[in-house]
Amino acid sequence: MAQRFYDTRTATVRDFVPLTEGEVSLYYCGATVQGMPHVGHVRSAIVFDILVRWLEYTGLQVTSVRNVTDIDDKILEKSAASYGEDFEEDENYPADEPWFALAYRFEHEFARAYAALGVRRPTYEPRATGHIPEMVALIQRLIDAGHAYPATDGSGDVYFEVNSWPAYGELTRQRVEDLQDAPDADPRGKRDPRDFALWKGAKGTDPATAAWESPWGSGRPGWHLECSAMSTKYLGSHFDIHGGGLDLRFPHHENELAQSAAAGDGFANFWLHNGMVTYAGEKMSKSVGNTISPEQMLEQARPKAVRYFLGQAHYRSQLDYRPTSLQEAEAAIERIEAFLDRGADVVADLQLKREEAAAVAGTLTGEEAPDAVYVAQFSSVPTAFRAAMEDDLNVPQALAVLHDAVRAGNSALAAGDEDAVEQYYSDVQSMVEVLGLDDVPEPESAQDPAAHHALDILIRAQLDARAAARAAKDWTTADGIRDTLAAAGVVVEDSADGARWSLQ
RNA sequence: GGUGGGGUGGCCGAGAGGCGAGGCAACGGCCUGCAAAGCCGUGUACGCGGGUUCGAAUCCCGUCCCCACCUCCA
Repeated sequence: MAQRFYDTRTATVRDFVPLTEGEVSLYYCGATVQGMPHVGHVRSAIVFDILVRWLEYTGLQVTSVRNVTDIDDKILEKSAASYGEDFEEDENYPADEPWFALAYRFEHEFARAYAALGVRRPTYEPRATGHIPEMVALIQRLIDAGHAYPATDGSGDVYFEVNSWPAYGELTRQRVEDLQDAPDADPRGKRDPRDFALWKGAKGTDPATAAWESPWGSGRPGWHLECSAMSTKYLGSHFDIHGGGLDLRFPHHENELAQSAAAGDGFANFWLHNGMVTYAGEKMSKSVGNTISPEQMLEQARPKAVRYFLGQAHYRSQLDYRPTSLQEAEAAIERIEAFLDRGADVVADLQLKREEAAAVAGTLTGEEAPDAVYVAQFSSVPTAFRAAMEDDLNVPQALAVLHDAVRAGNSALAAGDEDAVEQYYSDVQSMVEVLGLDDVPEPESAQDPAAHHALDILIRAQLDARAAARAAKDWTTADGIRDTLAAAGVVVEDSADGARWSLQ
C-alpha cells in the first residue's frame, strides 16, 4: 500500500509521491510569537512531529521547516501597549518591552513547550525578520507580473490584487464574490476590499526598529508573505507538503498560495491541515475562559501522557479536551509502559541465556561466539500499524494495533512464552518510537539516577522484610509495609519472581 | 449568505454495505493470603424519518442539530 494523505486543495485523499524520490520537503506553520503557546499550537506541532517521524521511519529523508513569525500587528500592538501609562503588567506581559524582546521571549516559550513534549526541532526554523530581502524580492516579482500594486494613497502599502488572479480561492474552493467583506476593513489605498497587504508602509507611530527599507518606502511585511518567501527559499519553488492548523486555511494559506502561484512558483504539492482542540466541545477562547495551557496540562499529568492525549485523535479531527482526558491518557500510557518494563526484563534474560549458550557452544567448537545475531530487531512495525499510518496518518487505528500488541504481550508474559514476549516487545517498542512516545523527557524529579538508586535500595529493604513476613504468613506485617509504601506513593506489585515497585 | 467538517455505546475515539477498532470507566470471572497488575468475559453504539439491498452505522432522499472558516488565530 502506498502512502496516502488528504489534500485540502483537491479535497481528496491522494497517493503521496515525493517530488524528489526518497526525499520529502515539509513546511508547516508555527506561531506568531505574540503570547504564550496554547494547546492548539502544541497539538499541531505534535501532529507534524509524528508525520516526520513516520516518513523518516519509512526511509524518506525529510527536510522540515517551521516558521517563527516575529513581526506583525499584534506583536507591535502589545509592545506599544506595554509603554502606555495605564498599562497593567502581568506575568506574561511586563511593562516597557520592545516588540523584538517580546517576540523573542515568546519564541523561547514555544521552544520550551515543544521540547517538553518531545517535539523534535524541524530541520530549520526561520524567522520572518531575517527574510525581509526575500519578501521584498517576491513583492517585486508580483508587481512585475501585474498581480500587485503600491497603494494609491501614498501610505507605502503594497497590495496583492485578488481580481488579477482568477485562481484565487482554489485552496478553499470559495468564490471571491461570496466572501464577506471584513466589517472593519480599512480600505486605505486598495483597489478592492479583498486585496491583502504584502507590505505595510511604516506609520509615524511604529518603532524605528520595526521598519525596513524597500522600493516602496520604509515599512514591514504583511502577514502571509513570510511563509511564501521562507518555504520556497529553503524547500524550493515546488515542495511536497505544506501544513498548519485548519483555521489557517483561509485567509492565510489561501493568500500564500495566491501570491506564490501568481509569482510563478509551483508551491506546495499537498496541503495538510490539523483539526482544532476544543474544551468540552467548544473552541477554547480567552473570553469564554475555557482554556487550558500546555503548562497547566503538564502540571496535571506526565509529559508523555500529555503528548499521548494531544496525538491520539486523527490529526484532521477535532480533539476534545475534558477534565478526565489526561487521566485517561495516563492510564493508557502506563499500560504500555508496564508491559515494556516487564518485557524488557524477559528480553534481557533471554539475551543473556543465548549469550551463555553461545559461549558454551564457542568453547566446545573453539570458535568465537557470534553476538550480532542475537540483537533484537527493533526495526519493524506490524503490518497493520504501517497500513494505518499509510492511510492518511490514521494514528487512532495505529494505536489500536499498539494496544493489541500490548495485550498479546501481556498474555505471552503470563504464559511464560519468552519468544513471543520478545516479538511483542520489539513491536511495541518500534511503534512507540514512531509515535515519539519514547522521546518525551520525564519531569526532572523523576530522572535523577542517584536519587532513584537510593530510593531503590531503601524500598528493596522494605520489600525484603515484607517478603519475609509473607513467607511467615504474617499478613498484618506484610500489608502494613505495603500500606506504608503506598502512603509514600510507592505502588507494589507482586509477581512470580518477586515484587516490583513504581512511583504513583 | 458562502465554504468545509461532523452527529458512533457511560466518556473519548476509529471505521464506512455483511465478522461489534482501540482506550478510559463499570460489572462479572480467573489469578492472588488479601491487594495491585495482568488475562478472559459482559453492554444488543452509530441524530431523526423514509428508501435501496438478502443485508446499512456505512449508499440514496428528506429532516433536525453541532462545529470550524469567511476578522487575528495551530
